[in-house]
Amino acid sequence: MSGDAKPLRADARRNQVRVLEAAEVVLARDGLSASMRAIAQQAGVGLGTIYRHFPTQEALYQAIIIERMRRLIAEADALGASDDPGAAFFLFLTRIVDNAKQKKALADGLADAGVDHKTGLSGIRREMRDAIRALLTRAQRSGTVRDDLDMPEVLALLSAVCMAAERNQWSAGLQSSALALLFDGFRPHRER
Amino acid sequence: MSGDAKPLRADARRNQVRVLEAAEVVLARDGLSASMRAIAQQAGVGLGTIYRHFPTQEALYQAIIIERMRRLIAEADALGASDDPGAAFFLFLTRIVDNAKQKKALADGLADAGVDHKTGLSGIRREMRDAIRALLTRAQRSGTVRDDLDMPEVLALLSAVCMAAERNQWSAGLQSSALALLFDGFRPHRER
DNA sequence: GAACATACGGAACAGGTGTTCCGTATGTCA
DNA sequence: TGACATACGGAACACCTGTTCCGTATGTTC
Repeated sequence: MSGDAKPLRADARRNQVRVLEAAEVVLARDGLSASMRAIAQQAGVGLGTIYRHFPTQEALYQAIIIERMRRLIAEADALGASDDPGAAFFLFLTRIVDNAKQKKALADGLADAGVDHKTGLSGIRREMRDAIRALLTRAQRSGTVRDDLDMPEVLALLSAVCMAAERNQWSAGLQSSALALLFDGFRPHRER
Repeated sequence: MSGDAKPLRADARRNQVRVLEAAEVVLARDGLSASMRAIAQQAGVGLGTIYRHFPTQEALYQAIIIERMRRLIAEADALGASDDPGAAFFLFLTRIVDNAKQKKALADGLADAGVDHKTGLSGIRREMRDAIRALLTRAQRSGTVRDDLDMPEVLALLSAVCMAAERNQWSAGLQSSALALLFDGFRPHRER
């Protein structure tokens, strides 16, 4: 898949991780409006160094978002073996919101913005959707989640909550009560 | 309240409404990232003319958001006389989301961003909250909405849905099914 | 240790933004 | 109609952004 042509020079390798770590920090602080200069300063590195490793700002941000989503998908896979599929589904959604609130700039990875699939995030986005769908299906089979709940609604509401939690910096209490409310709508009706 | 010092010149009065109308159009197209130049062009007016009527971009945008919220609050007041308080409550929330999706830049008016009340929107925001609370209380008294539903959660989820519907341009179908799902969580449990 | 490809830093560039300023035009009123 | 305050238009300013470029420094290799 990834053919490494030549091994990187030692300082280059070190600076690459410095840039990534700095970008994590600055992105968590400033969100998607973070500037390349802020990242360079945080990394203790020149602007040119960033561009040596990442061709564009978008490429750098995507690298970080993809890494975050990878980690989340790994969590989802682990939760797939849970003996409480309903709790696993709801816990995973909560984990995503946690991530969005603390790390920022995650909500954009969830819902595709229109028709353009040229963003480079479409691959990991599909993986994330598959991971959520697997947990959803299992939860539905267990009877904890209503059968007529579909992926588009889940993704739409999930990205909605992520965006709001990030922008408005929901407190832990507000987040838990808001999510509890939302999840109540996901459960089967008791009667009628 | 508003002491008009001198009557505006005819062209000034005409240009003021031109600017406001143009800003409506451009804001609906570009969202909060709309530029003053785009508005000036849409209005067929110079940049200086905008600044003659509105001291700052923020002031212009706030004027528009306040006007929109006023209209929405009027709708809420009308719905307060409905003989179906539950439907009235849910309808009003839907109207807000409609507005946010089509006109953009409304979600910011709902939840206050942290501690700063210096935005100039705090007054109308309080009015909006009061209007929503009135509908909520009536809906709860009628038994259509669960009693433990509180304003912070309503506002948090409402602004979440507004932001997502605006940014991701939810289709009419997606919006209605997502809201239906959300509102199901607002209703009392049938049993248990 | 010398030679050389590789990588670094940061000034410079191109393009965008909100805002100010002032010479000119225009509505108003005697 | 003339005089004058008011308002207009848009160039200019200050600042910010992502990105490019190149002289200099540094790791690597023989």
